[in-house]
Amino acid sequence: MTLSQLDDFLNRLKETSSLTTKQKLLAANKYDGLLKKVLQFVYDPNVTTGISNKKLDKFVAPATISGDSPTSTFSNLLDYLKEHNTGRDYDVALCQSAIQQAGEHGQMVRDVITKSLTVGCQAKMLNKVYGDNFIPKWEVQQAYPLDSAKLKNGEWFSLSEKLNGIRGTYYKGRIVSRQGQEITGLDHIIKAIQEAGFGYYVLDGELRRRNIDHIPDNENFRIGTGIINSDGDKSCIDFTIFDMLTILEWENELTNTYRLRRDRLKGLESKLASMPENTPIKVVPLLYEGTDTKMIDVMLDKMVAEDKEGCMLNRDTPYQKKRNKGILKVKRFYTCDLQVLRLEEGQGRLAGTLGAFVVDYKGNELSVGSGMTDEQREQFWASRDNLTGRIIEVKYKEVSKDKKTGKESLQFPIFVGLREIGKEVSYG
DNA sequence: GCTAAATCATGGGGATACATC
DNA sequence: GATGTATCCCCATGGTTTAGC
Repeated sequence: MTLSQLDDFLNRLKETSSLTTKQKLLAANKYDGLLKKVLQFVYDPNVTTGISNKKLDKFVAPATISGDSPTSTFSNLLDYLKEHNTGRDYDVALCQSAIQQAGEHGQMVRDVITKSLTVGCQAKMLNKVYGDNFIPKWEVQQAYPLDSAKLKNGEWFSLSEKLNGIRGTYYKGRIVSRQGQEITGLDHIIKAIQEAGFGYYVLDGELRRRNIDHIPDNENFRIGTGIINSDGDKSCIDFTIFDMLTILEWENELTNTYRLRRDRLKGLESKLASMPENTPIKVVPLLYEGTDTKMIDVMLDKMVAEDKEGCMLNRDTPYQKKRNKGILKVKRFYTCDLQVLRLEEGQGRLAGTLGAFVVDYKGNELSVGSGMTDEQREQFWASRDNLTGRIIEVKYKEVSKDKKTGKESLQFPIFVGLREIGKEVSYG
C-alpha cells in the first residue's frame, strides 16, 4: 500500500462498526507489508517510541531527511523508532519532518507514531487475522466485581484476602506482570520457588513489599509498586500465591476446578512450613469456605477493619485466562461531595464533550473523568459555565497521598451525580 | 428476541526512567 | 539538580457488537 491507500484503508476500518466486517477487511489485506508493519507498531505494547503528542508539539531544531537516510520512508522511520525510543529532540525532529512530508496524511502518520491510532481494533482481533503470535498477548485470570454476578442458591465458594500489590505470575523461571512484561530483580523469589520444588508449576500471585514497619496498607502498596517498577534492590518484595497450575494446564487452558487447585496449594503451604521463616513466598490463607453468603459481608468488614483492600471470592470453576465470573472481588467504596473548579474537554471519541471534572479536594486539585454517560458528557459540556462551583458526588476507593507533595487525593474517583444547588462540600 | 459475553475506548492516581533545561 | 514527558503499575466505567440460549 502507498501512504494514501493506507490512510484510506484505516479510515474505512474506523468507519466500519461491525467487528466481523472489520476482520474481513483486515483478512483481505493480510499480506500487505506496510499495513502489517503499522498495525504491529501501534498495537504491540513492546514497541515503545518515547514520543507522544506533547513531544511532537515541542519546538526542536529541524532535522533534514535525505534520500539515503534510515528514515527516508515511513516504513523505515517506524523501524528506526523501535530502536531509538528514548524520545530525544533529534528523533522528535525526524518525526515532525515525516509528518510534514506526508501532507494530507500527516495526521495518520502522527497517530501511528504516537501509537494513538483508534480504528476499533485491538490485539485480539489482529491475532485472529494474523495468527496468535502477531501481537504478543499475556493473559491471566481476572475478577469481576461481586455485584456483577449472582451466586446460585447453595453454591460453594471460598473467600481470601484481596492482596494489594502488583500481580505477578511465575512461569518457567520468570515472573511476568499482568501486561506481559518480565519483572526483573526477583531472583530471591524465583530461587525460593525452585528450592521448594515447585519450579515446574505456574504460580499466580501478588508481589508486595514486606510490611516490616507496619505502615498503612495503601502506603505499603504505593512504596512497593515503586520498588517493583524500579531498577533497584527488590529483596524486600514477597510473593503471595493464590493459584497454581501445571504448565500443561496453563498452556492448554484446561484446569481442574478451584477446590482441587486449592488442595494443591495446601501441598505448597505445608512444604513452605518446613522452610526458613523469612522465605519470600507464601500461600494466601483461606478466610472462609462454604455456602453461607452472609459471610461475604462479615469477611469484608473484617478486612476493612484490618486495613486490607477487601476479599476475593473463588467459585469452584476452572482457571480461565481472562476476566470471568468464576472469581469475584469484594471491595468497599466510599463517596464524598466535592466542588467543581472547572471542566475539561474530552479526547478522541469524547472531543467536544466533557472529559473530566476538576474538583477541589482539601486544597488539592483532583480530576473525575469516569462514571458519566455520553449523554451526560454532552449536556454538562454544553452548560459548563453553569457548572463551575457546583457540588458533585464522587465515589472512591480510598484516600491516597502523593509521595512528593504529601497532598491527599482519591484513588479511583468516579462520578456519581450532580448535587442540588446549595449542597455543601463534604469529605464523607 | 432477549441476555450475557466479548470487545473497544474513554477516564483516574501515583511511581520511576530518561532527556533536557 | 529540577522539570517535564513517557511508560509502568494499579484501576472503573460506559457503549456497541456478537454469541448463546
